Amino acid sequence: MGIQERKQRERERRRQQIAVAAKKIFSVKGFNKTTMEDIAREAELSAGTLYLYYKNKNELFASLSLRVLKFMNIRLEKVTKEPDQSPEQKVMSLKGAFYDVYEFDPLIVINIFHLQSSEILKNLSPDLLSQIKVLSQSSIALISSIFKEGIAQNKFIDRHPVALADIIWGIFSGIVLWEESKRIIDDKKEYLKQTLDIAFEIFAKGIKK
Amino acid sequence: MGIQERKQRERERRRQQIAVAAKKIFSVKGFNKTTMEDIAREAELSAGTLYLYYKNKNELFASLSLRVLKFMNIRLEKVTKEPDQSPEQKVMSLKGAFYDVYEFDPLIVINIFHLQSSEILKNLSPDLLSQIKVLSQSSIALISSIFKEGIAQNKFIDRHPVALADIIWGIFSGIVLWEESKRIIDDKKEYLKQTLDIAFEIFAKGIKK
Amino acid sequence: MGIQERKQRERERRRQQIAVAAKKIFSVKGFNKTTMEDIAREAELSAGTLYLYYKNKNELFASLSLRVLKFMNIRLEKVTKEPDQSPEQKVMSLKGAFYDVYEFDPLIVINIFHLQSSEILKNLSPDLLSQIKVLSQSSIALISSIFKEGIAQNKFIDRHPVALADIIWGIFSGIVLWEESKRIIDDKKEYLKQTLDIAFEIFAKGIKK
Amino acid sequence: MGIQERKQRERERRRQQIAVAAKKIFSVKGFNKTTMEDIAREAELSAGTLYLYYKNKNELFASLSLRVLKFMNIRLEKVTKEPDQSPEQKVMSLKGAFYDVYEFDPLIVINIFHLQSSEILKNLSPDLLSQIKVLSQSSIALISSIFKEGIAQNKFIDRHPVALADIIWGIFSGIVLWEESKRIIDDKKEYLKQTLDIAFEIFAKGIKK
DNA sequence: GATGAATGAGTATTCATTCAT
DNA sequence: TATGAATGAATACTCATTCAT
Repeated sequence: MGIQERKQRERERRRQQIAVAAKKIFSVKGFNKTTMEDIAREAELSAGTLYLYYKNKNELFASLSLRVLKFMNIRLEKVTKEPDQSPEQKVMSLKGAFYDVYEFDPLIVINIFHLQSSEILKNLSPDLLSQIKVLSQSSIALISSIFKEGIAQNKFIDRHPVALADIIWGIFSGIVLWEESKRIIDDKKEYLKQTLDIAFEIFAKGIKK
Repeated sequence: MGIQERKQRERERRRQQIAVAAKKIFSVKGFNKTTMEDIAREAELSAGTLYLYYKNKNELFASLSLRVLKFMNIRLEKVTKEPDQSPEQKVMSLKGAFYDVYEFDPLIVINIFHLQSSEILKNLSPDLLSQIKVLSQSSIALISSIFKEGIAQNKFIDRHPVALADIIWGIFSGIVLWEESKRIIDDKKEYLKQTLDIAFEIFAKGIKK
Repeated sequence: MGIQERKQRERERRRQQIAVAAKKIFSVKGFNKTTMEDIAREAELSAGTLYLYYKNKNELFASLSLRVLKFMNIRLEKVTKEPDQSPEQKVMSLKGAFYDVYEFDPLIVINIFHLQSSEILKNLSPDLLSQIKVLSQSSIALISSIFKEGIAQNKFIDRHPVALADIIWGIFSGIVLWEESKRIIDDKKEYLKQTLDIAFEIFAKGIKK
Repeated sequence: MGIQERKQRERERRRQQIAVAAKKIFSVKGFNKTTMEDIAREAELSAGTLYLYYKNKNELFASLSLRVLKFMNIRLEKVTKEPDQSPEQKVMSLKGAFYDVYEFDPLIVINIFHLQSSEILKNLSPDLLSQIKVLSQSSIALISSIFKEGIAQNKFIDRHPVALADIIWGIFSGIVLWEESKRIIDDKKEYLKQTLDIAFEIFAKGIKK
């Protein structure tokens, strides 16, 4: 391992260290109420150091989203590329994929959905925005490929596969947010998984021809 | 009409005036980038005056949500109380109700869903939080009554009616947010209505026994 | 006096109060080392209040320069418009005008000359920059009119009047700065007036035909 | 050449390398907007290394002034020590010397004059300040020696030779700054040389007895 | 009731400088 | 000698909120 490589590795470790701290604080306080100082304290670094690894607060936050989106892509790829699986089976596997993404980082997923279409998105560097765009589109493309297949096999109703992918994405994010919302308002315990189960069951039945 | 009552009416008029201005600005700038000064200017009042009618910025914002939630309740009540309508027909009428709510105030709806489970919610006065809770629960109750009816008539699959209501609510909010999100990332034109149409179609089919 | 007018007057008083404080601090610390907090403390106001009266630090500083430039203009106008004065006499009166400007606000004059062609100038609002431009040009125009007259009367050597104005302006600012500089380096007592006297004497003699 | 000496020489080379880079960046960005990182990058060194050769940013900047002042001294020495030249001729040669200094490093000359009597000067190490003092006084002494000679030969008006030196120095720096200033405000093309020519002509004539 | 002047707490970001390697 | 990662102090500017008039 060359010295270059070791430095690169060290740098990556620091980025991780910061990302972990940021995730923790953002999750608890939300984007606006989190200060760079908060994150620095959690990471046991100085605030200035954060800027050696991330251009600014926005990009730090966005990079967390990227991690989740990347994970989601990998997970979706696995589902869609599964051989010997019917489209119906793949749709049910989607549920597992979404679960996994949620459990990979529940609070960040919530934050992503919250902020995805908001002020933060508008202030990202073009490069980062482009990455998010690519990953989102890739996810949607992967999902829609399942529906395409099902429609081709005359198993699913003939609707635009991308629209179907948008719907399943919307169902997932909408239910996650809504359950979180109820948690705050009612202080109820969560029924997320059960609700998602039923939602997928209905969806699966509903798209059958 | 007593002098008390007249005063009360006058006061309500002012609150409306402020609410209208706030809605306009929040919609364009989002919560965090909107200043009280912005709203005051739009309402042709001074910033200080806003505080005579609303406790603070949070509550002003939340009161807008209340308006939408109230409207939603009225609209849902109309759907559920409709006589001579089968549960299946009522579910399709729900689509119309959600459309109406969205069109009643699209940007505020987006903002509500964004912020519903976020920082703002955590800082409301107990009273306001309670009102939101009541309205939300009432909406969910109205929706779930349709499913209850359908299940009782053996027309819908036998799942918890509240879960079904949560799902339909999640589908609506999730798709609205996701389409808004795509609009920012891809700068694509909107397919909201078409997507919602398909989603309801699938849902309606999926819950049938 | 209407209420409008009184408010306007009150506002002007505040601006003055801030300007006085700012002048004091800028003079001692220079532009970069002066903080808005410093000025606020001196003015017995909060830092935020400063921003109600001046857009930012740059504009606050620049407004001080404007005061001096305005005073200079008035003073130069008086010299040039003097009837029954030969061009030679007017040149010697110029000396008095420059003295007065210097004494009107010595430290700000120094700061102006320091910063006139520097970073600050590049960050002013177009409006303010334009005002400075107009005042500078007006001063130069006034001065050059004296030389024009003298040349027309065949009393001064035939050189471009604006160049002559630039020279006299350069002599004044250069000597002021240089004396200030020597004061810091050598901690010598000042010979500014004597030096300027001699400079004007030489200049006056040098431009005679 | 001993090893000591070689090391010394190597060290001097590095200082030069840094000085060249610093000059380039300071000239373009000015003192305050130039970062040590900027200079390090230009010098193809790390920021930390700069501190092995210069105590801090101030001293690095000041050392550039020293270079110019040293050059000026050499140039002035040449003028004053010129045999077979009358004082009048030497005064005109001064013009050439000032031109050369300006062309040796125009932007640094501007910066020097800007900052000469400012914040930076106040924060120099006593040693550096003393060097600047010595060089400045030496320059003034050289210039004034010309006037002394002229006065002794009864060719120049009998004024304090140091005052005359201050004046010629002030004329030079004042016109350089003022022309730079006009360039920024008016975006006019420069007339520096022509203006200086006329100024020297007037001065030369004005000091004649 | 209405105003709007004043406040002051809050914070992202920069950068000269240090120091372990 | 050279590095560059880390620091931490420093600061302009914003804005929700208050309160004397």
